[in-house]
Amino acid sequence: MPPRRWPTPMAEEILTALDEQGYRSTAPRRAVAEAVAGRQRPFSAEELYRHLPHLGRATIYRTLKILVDLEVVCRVLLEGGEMHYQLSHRGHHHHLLCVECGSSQDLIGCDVEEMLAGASANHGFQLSGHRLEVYGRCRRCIEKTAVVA
Amino acid sequence: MPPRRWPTPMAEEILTALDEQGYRSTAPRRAVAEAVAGRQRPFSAEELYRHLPHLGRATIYRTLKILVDLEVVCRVLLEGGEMHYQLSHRGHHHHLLCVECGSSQDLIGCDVEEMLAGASANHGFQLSGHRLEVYGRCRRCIEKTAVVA
DNA sequence: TACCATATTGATACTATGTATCGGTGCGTG
DNA sequence: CACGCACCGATACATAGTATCAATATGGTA
Repeated sequence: MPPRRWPTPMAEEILTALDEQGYRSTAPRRAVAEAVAGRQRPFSAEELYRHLPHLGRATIYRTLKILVDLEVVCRVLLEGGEMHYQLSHRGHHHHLLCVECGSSQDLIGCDVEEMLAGASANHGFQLSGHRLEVYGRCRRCIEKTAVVA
Repeated sequence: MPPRRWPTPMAEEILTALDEQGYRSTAPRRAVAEAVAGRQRPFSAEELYRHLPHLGRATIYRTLKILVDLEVVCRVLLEGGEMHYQLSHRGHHHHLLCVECGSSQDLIGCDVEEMLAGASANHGFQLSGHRLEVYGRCRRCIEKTAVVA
């Protein structure tokens, strides 16, 4: 196992992003940055709270909101309607959400925007934004079942 | 003003759909059917509750859930994340939601499914569903501003 | 380095959106 | 007519998020 850097490179990026926008570097924010950077799957705000019980609940939500505004974290809407959060890389993008294992991967090679622009123009509709979530089973979960069967 | 039929034709359709699935016709359900049929814009469950205060809150939610299952009503996710409900016609479809007046129109001529199928296949992802909401300004709101300017 | 204005925090309370439970009611059927 | 089960409303509970506000920690500056 390779030695663990501390703070994590990814967490550091988050803190830098905060700093660049004039947000102060505080212990709670560092803790949230570490936690967010360390998670592989989308997580709910309450989950994050349970992982960081020494922080106030309001602080969790506040910090997540800031990170979402900075586009460091993105919101992910699960099939059941639960809102989850996740590290974000690209600016605007969409997710392939595995309903079995809960993993998420970025959807590339799908030009929804263009299509929407055309379709909405036909309705005399002035597009300002959209939200798209895609649900299904990821490759790994498909293979897992295949082996069993 | 033309004479008002009672129950409303649309409400009757809803009640028929319920009946066909073996659900009983009860006063609360008739009230919800009327209310849902009479609304032009997406509405929240709580709004509906406020309009029908003589019904229990749980009944409102329960009935809405049944109607969504029957695809008589569809769920609409607003930009801010609030869940609204609305009469549904087509099976699976999407909405153009006006962020100004709150109106909703069905999006036609947009083949997202096909595009998603291709893109997700490239990820080895087995598609099972998706959710798409489109936000912007409807024709009427655009024209309203144009006149003012 | 000490000070200070203020950004931030955490406790608490409140709203919104649902779901689970449960005793009571009344519909439909036999 | 009577019995069972669907349904109802009240209530409590769970999740998700925002508002308030007094106490505190930060970062810039004297």
